[in-house]
Amino acid sequence: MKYEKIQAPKGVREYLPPESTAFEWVREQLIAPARLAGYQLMELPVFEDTNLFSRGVGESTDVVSKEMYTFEDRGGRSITLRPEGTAGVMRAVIEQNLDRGQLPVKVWYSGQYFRAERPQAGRYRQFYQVGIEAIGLDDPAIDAEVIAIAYQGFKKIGLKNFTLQITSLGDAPSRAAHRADLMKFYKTLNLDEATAARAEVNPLRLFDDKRPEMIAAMANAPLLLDYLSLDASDNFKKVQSYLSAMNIEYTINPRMVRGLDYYTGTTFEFVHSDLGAQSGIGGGGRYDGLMEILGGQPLSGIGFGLGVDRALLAAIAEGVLPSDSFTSDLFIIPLGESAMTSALTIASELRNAAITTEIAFGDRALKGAMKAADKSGARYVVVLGEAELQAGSVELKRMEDGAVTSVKIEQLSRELGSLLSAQRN
RNA sequence: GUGGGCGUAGCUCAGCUGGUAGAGCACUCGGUUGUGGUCCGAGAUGUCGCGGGUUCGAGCCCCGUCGUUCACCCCA
Repeated sequence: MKYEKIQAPKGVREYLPPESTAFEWVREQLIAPARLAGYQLMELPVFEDTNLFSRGVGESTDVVSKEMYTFEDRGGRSITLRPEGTAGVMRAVIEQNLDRGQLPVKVWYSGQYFRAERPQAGRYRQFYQVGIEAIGLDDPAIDAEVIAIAYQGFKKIGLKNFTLQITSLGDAPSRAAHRADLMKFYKTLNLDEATAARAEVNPLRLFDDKRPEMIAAMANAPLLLDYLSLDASDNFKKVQSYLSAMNIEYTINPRMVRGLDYYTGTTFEFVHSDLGAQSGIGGGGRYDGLMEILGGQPLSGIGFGLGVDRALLAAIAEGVLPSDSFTSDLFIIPLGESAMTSALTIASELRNAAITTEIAFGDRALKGAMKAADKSGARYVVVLGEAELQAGSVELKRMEDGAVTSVKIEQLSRELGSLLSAQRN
């Protein structure tokens, strides 16, 4: 009887060796600037009460209306796999009263998110994001810092072919005035049914249409930036001047549209040029009403989410991944039973000294073991047999050029330590 | 959700107008005693994604299905 193979669910992206090394590296680069800015880790559940997203992210969004993984748990509760990160953070902040302490609350997070979309290049049903949130203060300087942290993450990877686009969605009065005019405007256009329906829910979406005729039709549409109140406009100018002071290049894109309903004020997006249709590698913005909608105090916040999968694709496209992939420092080849015992002991000691050590397992012939050592990329190799155990010393072979030095077994850690540190400098 | 491309050994692929499968790389072993990379030799591996149909006969044709990929849509 042969069992059928089981496949991974549609559209999930897995990272296996050796690619996983690159994935991990990219994720670390994206997080590093947040850590350096004093943001602290928040580990949250991947599933939440469905209401969190329908209320927080917005019923009218595509994310909520047709892309959520929603199911009933055994207690009859409606549960949803998180499609984004901000709502969960806000829920936890409110629930655990983090907003009762000093503000802003500054947190970062990293994990997988789920959207039931048709998979495509750079678009998966389970994808990885890192993000930060700064909650509780409405200060344009925070907006600028948050943007800068995202920017630095991409720079740290070594990416060049991306642009930062910013805009302001203003405050509530700004948006209301603009929306009214935009509604009037689009009614003068001859829209097909689906497009008109979308416009009815959120007319801003019309700016995101890629069809050339729509882009042309929208050329004279009223822009939200022209409707900003004095406060909002002043705020946006400050954000810009802070960004300039930090030498962060940006372009103002008054037609930028974000897919989540909670955004207000400063909004931004990072777009990479080498990725095909799914070119957004990160984005975020301020959200004035979110916390209150979720039952908390009326505090404002700002944050971003960066796509780790897409950042990795961008890094590959630009060829900026570091080439020195994982290689171990030492490969021990034990010959025989007692040698294996010693090998395990020695390896433990070396690892305690932070020397990456592998062992040739499986009782294979010496030649085969040497090949395995070679393929592992190990810098040094040691053969451990009866003779070596008797003598208490081994021949340390440098794989690069085959040079051999005799080293006492108890000196191995010290000797390797100095050889390796010399090599790294 | 809509549309196009693709699905043959672990990987990249070939397979002519239908006659029951091949290459390169990788892998394992060997080229006499305990030392890798090159070279030489030998070897293992496929329900040709899955299910139906047409046919004397299908990897090649048809239908369905699953997966994948690209685009729309949407977004990270």
